[in-house]
Amino acid sequence: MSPGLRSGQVAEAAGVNQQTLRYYERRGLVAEPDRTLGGHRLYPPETVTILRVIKTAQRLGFTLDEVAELLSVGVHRHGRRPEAGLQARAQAKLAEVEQRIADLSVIRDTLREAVAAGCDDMVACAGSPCCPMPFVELTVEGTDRAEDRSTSGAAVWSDRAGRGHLRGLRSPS
Amino acid sequence: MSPGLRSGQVAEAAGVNQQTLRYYERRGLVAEPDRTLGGHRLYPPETVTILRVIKTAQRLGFTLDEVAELLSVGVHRHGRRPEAGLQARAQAKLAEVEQRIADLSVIRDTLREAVAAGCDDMVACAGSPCCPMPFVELTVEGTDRAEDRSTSGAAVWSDRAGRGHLRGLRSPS
DNA sequence: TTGCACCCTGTACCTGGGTACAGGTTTACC
DNA sequence: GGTAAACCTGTACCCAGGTACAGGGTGCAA
Repeated sequence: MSPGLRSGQVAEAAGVNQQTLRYYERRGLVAEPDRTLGGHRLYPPETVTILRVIKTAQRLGFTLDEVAELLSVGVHRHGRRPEAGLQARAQAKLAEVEQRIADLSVIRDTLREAVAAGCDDMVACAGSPCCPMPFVELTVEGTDRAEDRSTSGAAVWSDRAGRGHLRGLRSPS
Repeated sequence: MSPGLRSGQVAEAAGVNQQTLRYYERRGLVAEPDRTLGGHRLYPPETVTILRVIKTAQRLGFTLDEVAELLSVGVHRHGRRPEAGLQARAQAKLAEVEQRIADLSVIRDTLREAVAAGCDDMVACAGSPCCPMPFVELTVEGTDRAEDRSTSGAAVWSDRAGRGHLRGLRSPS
């Protein structure tokens, strides 16, 4: 009966540093493990899985808080009452993930076309009417700081067809 | 003939703060714009596009350095000599993006199954043989620090089928 | 029972990616 | 020509996510 993994083993296996492991524990991403009598941590083997998930999710642009949400969309339940809201949160996360996939797909397609077209630059093309127009359909999100969003959308993209002058972008003072 | 956009206009339109704009300029993500006689920046309209791309790519987990690479996989060329290597870099980026999409797809599928199965937690299930096994196929990458990768792969996942004991994970000292 | 590798807590520090002034100049409208 | 809004440079600061000691305690094999 394996008593559990030592912090060093877990860190090694997951490719993270031990301090990071404790950092995640503080942040609540990894459950507090059992201890030996002397106070040494003893991790269940799943911890390695969790760490890998965390690392990957991070690489995909999720913050640690978001990863925490992803990991425990709720808390172990398994047959107990569905505790309304959790499913909803899972669904929200799902939508978010799907949006990211869509955005990455735009980037992928653009890169593909660029490669195929022998066009080496994405950006310099932005103004010229050649090339696959780069990334046009990316969602923006996080633009919620400015109150007056009304002008930006259409106007901005007008440089695609016809180098629009973008009058109307002046601050609404 | 529009003389260009002022920094405030560009920032507004792209939903970033002016300081950030200058920060990107310092980092080389945005080309140094022309100036008025008095020294005020005058941006070409494409800058807004570029900023949107930057923001989205970041949200998808690319660092600013990576975004820079994405943006100018090489430099405007357009018909001039292909300057060997650029295409290759574009292709490398493409592969990277495709990997990310694959990873996100794993997460998406897991979330979907979790939602469908009424299972509210991804992680607590990791050890138990119920539930869709979470995220198993995620790539790891960035685990290149440890020299001895040989044990981790298969051994770690052995907790899926049969709660393996993970002997052999001890440090190779 | 000793030796050494490993682990503990705490606190300080580092990097990436911004943001916020301060103090001064330019623009543009009246 | 006056004045308010917008801009300039420079420097300082902030937060997330780690990482690195220092100083001391455990675990276990010989």
